[in-house]
Amino acid sequence: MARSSNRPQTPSPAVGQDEGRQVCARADAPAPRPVSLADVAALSGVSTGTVSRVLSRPDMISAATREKVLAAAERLGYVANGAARALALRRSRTIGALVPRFGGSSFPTLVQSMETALAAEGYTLLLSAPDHARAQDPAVLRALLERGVDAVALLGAEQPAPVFAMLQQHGIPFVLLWAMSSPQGSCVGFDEHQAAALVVDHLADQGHQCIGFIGGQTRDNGRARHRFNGLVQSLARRGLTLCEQAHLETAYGFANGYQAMQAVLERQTPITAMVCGNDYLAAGALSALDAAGVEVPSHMSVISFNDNDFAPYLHPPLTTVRLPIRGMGEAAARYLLDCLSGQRPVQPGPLPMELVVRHSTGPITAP
Amino acid sequence: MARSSNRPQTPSPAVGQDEGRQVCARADAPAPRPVSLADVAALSGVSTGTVSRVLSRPDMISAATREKVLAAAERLGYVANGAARALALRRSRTIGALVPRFGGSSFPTLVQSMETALAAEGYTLLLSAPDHARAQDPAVLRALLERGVDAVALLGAEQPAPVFAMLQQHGIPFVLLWAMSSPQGSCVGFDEHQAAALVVDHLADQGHQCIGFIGGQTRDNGRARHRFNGLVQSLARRGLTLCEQAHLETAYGFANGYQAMQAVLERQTPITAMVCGNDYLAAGALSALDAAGVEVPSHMSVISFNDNDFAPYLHPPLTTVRLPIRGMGEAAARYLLDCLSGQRPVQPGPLPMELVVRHSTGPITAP
DNA sequence: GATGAATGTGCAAGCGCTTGCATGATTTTC
DNA sequence: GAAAATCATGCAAGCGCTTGCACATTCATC
Repeated sequence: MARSSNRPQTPSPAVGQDEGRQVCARADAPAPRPVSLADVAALSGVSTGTVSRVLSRPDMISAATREKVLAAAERLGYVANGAARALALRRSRTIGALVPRFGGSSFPTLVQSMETALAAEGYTLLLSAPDHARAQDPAVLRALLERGVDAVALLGAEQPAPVFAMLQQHGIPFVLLWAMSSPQGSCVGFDEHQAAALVVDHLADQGHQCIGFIGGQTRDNGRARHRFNGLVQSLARRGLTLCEQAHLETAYGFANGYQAMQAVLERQTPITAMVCGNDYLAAGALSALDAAGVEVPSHMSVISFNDNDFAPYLHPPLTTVRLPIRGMGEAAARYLLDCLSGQRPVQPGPLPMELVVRHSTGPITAP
Repeated sequence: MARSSNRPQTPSPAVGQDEGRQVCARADAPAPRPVSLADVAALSGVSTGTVSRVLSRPDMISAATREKVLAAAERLGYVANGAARALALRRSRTIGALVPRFGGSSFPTLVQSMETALAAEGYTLLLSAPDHARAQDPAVLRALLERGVDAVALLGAEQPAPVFAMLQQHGIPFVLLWAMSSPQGSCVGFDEHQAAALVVDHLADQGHQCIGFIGGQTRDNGRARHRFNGLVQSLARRGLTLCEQAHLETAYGFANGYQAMQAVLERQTPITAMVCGNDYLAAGALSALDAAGVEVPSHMSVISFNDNDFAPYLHPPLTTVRLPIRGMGEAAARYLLDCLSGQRPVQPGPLPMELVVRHSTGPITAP
């Protein structure tokens, strides 16, 4: 190995115990050149090609050499250089996730479930969670592409046009999360109409006729829009309409739910049930009702969507539609993995959901 | 450019509008070779070196050439190949985060705040969120290192020895989140004793003397252990001890809080206040108290740590110590960025916290 | 109008890994 | 026992980008 001889320092497999606490890799310390394939090859007396094959296609190599090489790799603490591998292989075993800022939402669960499913196949998630301002910026996707992601999962069907253009130009598989259909690509999601129907049927079956809705902003949020549309249609199917006086749009979040509910109460509407766009809004709404002394569910039923982990611990425990959050993460992971493994991927149909009836809804009571 | 002439296809900058919906990049389609530096160089009539410099050190290049090159890059939709860049530069502008599975916890917020701070500096987060079984597996870190992360943030001071060994061998800066001090490296965290003192003082000031604790498993969770120790010491400082009958350890989570509280109630202990290891446990406990008809806070005060977003919406709104979750994410990001930019990084001191008094605690009432 | 400095660009050698092809070693087959 | 088939390994050419160095310009200086 000519190469290893003109290298100044042999990397030491032993980790310095004697240096005491190393606060941070310092620029002035002679950075120990990381162990490379060539080092392993030199130590085991074979070529780099052989080492590479031992690591990626072990059965091509005789058992004897394999052992030798593995021992050397182990001894040197060899860790492959992914950049080099990615460059040669033109794939990085890395998947990009483009999910709006996720403080206080179900997106962490979604991301977590994707990560778990991907990790099982040796893929790692590159996470991009832009805040509202950056969310529509194609540069965010570009940053992911520059990192060489093999595939991308995006939240929501509504992406700026350049996003789809870039994905297509790069020929990168992608999937749209929390979306049912898009002319642009495959989706993984659930049927908002079905979710709305579960809610409406539940309320209608209990005799509610005058129903309000506190939902997300439909203008810049396709998911909120679908939810609203689904609700309106489901109500119509049961011969009902939304009580317009008790219909508000607001940003998601506990505090907004509180305020919205408060506003509705002030209007003295005749509603007996309030549908909330998600559990955060519902939790806020419940809190506002509590503060106003309105009893739930005897005077007002509250129902929402998601079944976040805190839903059973609200007061009263919240009736809500359990949306397939983890399911979406797993389905998206599977879809993308199929794309990458060359299998013809099948876009999963709408994922199942169920109504979880707790104590925030009940039959209408005499006023 | 000899090179570009022996390449079969000139990549087309125009994105095919006519192909209709492309569900997934197909293996059988002749994958359009992505646009490379060489393509940009060819189109603008300069060398690849010049293009590279335009992109990374624009002021080295005359305005005229720069414009020309940028126009060509734009026209071709050039996106740099991060693998090649990382290989040449030996850095990836990618940071690894190693955080235990984060369904239902404050870790998403932590990760989010780190991601935001890093993205502002052009770094991207590689997320690894192993479940309990994989959490101690050095292979998880190895996967991150193989991806060529420039630095790593790990949750908790307690990592298996090989983890530190690998980090040190690679000379990779790292920081331990949610930890105050470690012989192994720098930490970003807050003072558990101070948190405990806030809780204990609040309770003691209201006359509580008989206090219980539902905490996390101290055996395999250093954070839970610190919290417990802090509590015991703070109690001692006020001349109090934990009511052993009302001390339980359990995994974190709403349901476990519920069960633990239920178990404590069955034991008929004389406690007037219950400290919970975090808001999830507290929410469960509140729910159990509600179910058992125990009034909070008149018959039992409940207090905990974190101030999760749902805390104000529990019944009653939860008194809790607001921990500096976002602050940790930001501080960790800053610390690592400093390491990477060659500045002497300063390990931040304990981050500030505050007690948020809501309605789940109150003065002791006649039994 | 030479000389030197300053500036802008090209050249080419890597960065560490993979892999098609060639080669040499070993086994099988008639 | 020679030819053929099989197997294990080495060789070396990339993958796309960066950058030190060399070389051309251009411009100021005497």
